[in-house]
Amino acid sequence: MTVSRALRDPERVAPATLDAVRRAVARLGYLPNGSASALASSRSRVVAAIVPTLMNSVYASTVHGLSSVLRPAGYELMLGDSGYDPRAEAALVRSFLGRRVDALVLTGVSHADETRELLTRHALPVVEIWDLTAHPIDMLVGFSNVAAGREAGRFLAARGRRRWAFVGSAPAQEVRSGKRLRGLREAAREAGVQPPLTAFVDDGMSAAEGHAAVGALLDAHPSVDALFCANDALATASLRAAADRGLDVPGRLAVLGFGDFDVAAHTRPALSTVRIPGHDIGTHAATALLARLDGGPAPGTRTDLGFDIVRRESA
Amino acid sequence: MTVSRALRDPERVAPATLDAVRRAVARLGYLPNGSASALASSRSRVVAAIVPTLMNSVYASTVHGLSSVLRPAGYELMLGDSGYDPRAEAALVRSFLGRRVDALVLTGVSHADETRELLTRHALPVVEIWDLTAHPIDMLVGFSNVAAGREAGRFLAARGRRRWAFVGSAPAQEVRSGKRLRGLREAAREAGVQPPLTAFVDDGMSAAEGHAAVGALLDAHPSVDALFCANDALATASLRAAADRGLDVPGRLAVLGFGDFDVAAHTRPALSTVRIPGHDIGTHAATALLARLDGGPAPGTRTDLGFDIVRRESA
DNA sequence: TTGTACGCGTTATCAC
DNA sequence: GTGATAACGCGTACAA
Repeated sequence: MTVSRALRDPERVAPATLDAVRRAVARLGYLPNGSASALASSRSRVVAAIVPTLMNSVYASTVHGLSSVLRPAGYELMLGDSGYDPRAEAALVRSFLGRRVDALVLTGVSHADETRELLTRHALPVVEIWDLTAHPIDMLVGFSNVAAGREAGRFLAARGRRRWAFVGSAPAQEVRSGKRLRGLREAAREAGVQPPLTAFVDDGMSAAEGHAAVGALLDAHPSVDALFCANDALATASLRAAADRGLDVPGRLAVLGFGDFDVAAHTRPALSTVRIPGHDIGTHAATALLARLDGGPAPGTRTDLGFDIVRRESA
Repeated sequence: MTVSRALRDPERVAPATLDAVRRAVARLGYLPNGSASALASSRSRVVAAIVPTLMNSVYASTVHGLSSVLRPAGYELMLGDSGYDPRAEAALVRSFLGRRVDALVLTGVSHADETRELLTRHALPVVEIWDLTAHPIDMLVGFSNVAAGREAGRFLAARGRRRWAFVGSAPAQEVRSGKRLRGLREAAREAGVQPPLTAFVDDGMSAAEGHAAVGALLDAHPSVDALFCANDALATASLRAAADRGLDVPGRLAVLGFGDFDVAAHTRPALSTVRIPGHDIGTHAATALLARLDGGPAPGTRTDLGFDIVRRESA
């Protein structure tokens, strides 16, 4: 018991005892058993996060943001990827709850019924990220995907573009990307231009697929003068597809990306893109979680971190 | 006890009992407590992985590879990033050991003394990844960074390039990148060309820094006719820096990247690059771990997964 | 096939 | 300031 105290709360132990404990710890290489601690205290000091994919860098900065504030606070990160599948997400939630994580970070606001049931039963702090909704499960840190799509459309309209196309996953496959398409459609109506054409890809992050899909689109619809891509990998591939056809960007075709990937500033032409504060989403979400875990006043935080349109050369 | 059996080994329980248990489980929303299970069995069914950074996609596919074989086997992934700092890595190892993870994945083969001590005391399966060494801690799945650099150099030499430069982190900062530089130097000697120039960046993944550093290099040394970049983000930035100066790639300047990022095939010109089997490294490492965890014959696996030079347009 | 007793290594609680 | 005792919720070993 004294050892336990000495390690967790050195102040409450006599200096001499503390010293003796520390010496013994060093000599034995003693490391407190986290499982036992978790069992006894019912606090695991583990936070789990579920992102749609680990395959690429989209959510990497968010994960980094999470870990950069959780770890210094003594929490470890458990990570899972749902592959954009709500049922896979539910399975992960179940597993994480079984491991008694202290809190959960969920990407997006649409979840399987099972997920909601589980979370209702095992009440624990939850943050949903990367989107907005009027009825979050608990806390929320994100931005409006619909607004992002709408602003993208307004941006294109303001530059005189009249024939738009959207490049990305089908809405059924990727909810947030679908919301951006919805916003784009609204903007088209608002601007009095035709509804945007669509070039859907199976794997929303595959530059190769994007390259092919955009090529087909450009060939079939030569009148297209603006592309809004669901991410910068697709946008980079679009740049290439345009170049292959001798289409000047932005002269003949505007290309607007999404995500502001690291390379966006260095493509040729440099990508205009929608920048999402991915890292900040992570740090804010983690901070909200910590406040709650430290027994704070439990505010149902709902934070809109917004987005920016970064104008470079491609649009 | 019967419940415990019913859940873990349904075969060993009478059908009727099993059914009753399942009904009760469903009704109560019962989820076995992982901490208690871990404490009683001294198996946490958690594997921890430490990568240098979560900020970008370099290690993303490896992490995905790990999780794609670990999770179906009932293991969860705990993730940490060392920021390329051996002392931070040691701190993570300590934390993970305290949480009694069943196995550990470490990136690279050079570690702080403390890390080695910890791992010696708390013997557990360990896989080192993304490099090779004659004396791994335990198991190893990677490729030779020196050989990668050497082959990159031979590739440039074979294309008649005589004045090479390396773009990346300083060797002291990033060991594996330093090994590739070493390989490049060997190839230069072999080819009878001058030792490569170097443009070091502080943040090895920052395209912005790369853009500036390469610009300065090209201005100061107009004779440079080949660039070997430590990663494709830097290479993309180099492409742009060359374009800014009206230097034809590959005519006047060859650019060879590293990593084969998703966008590499779609830059203009398309990037020639060294492809690392990042995903495979993850799946192989996880498979080796599982074999060991399932009480296998504990072979000190040492796997060289190699690399390829993908020739596109830039070199 | 099922159940009993005990221990895993901590922490909460309450004496001292 | 320190220690004794009793959980925490499982799994192991063995008995019924």
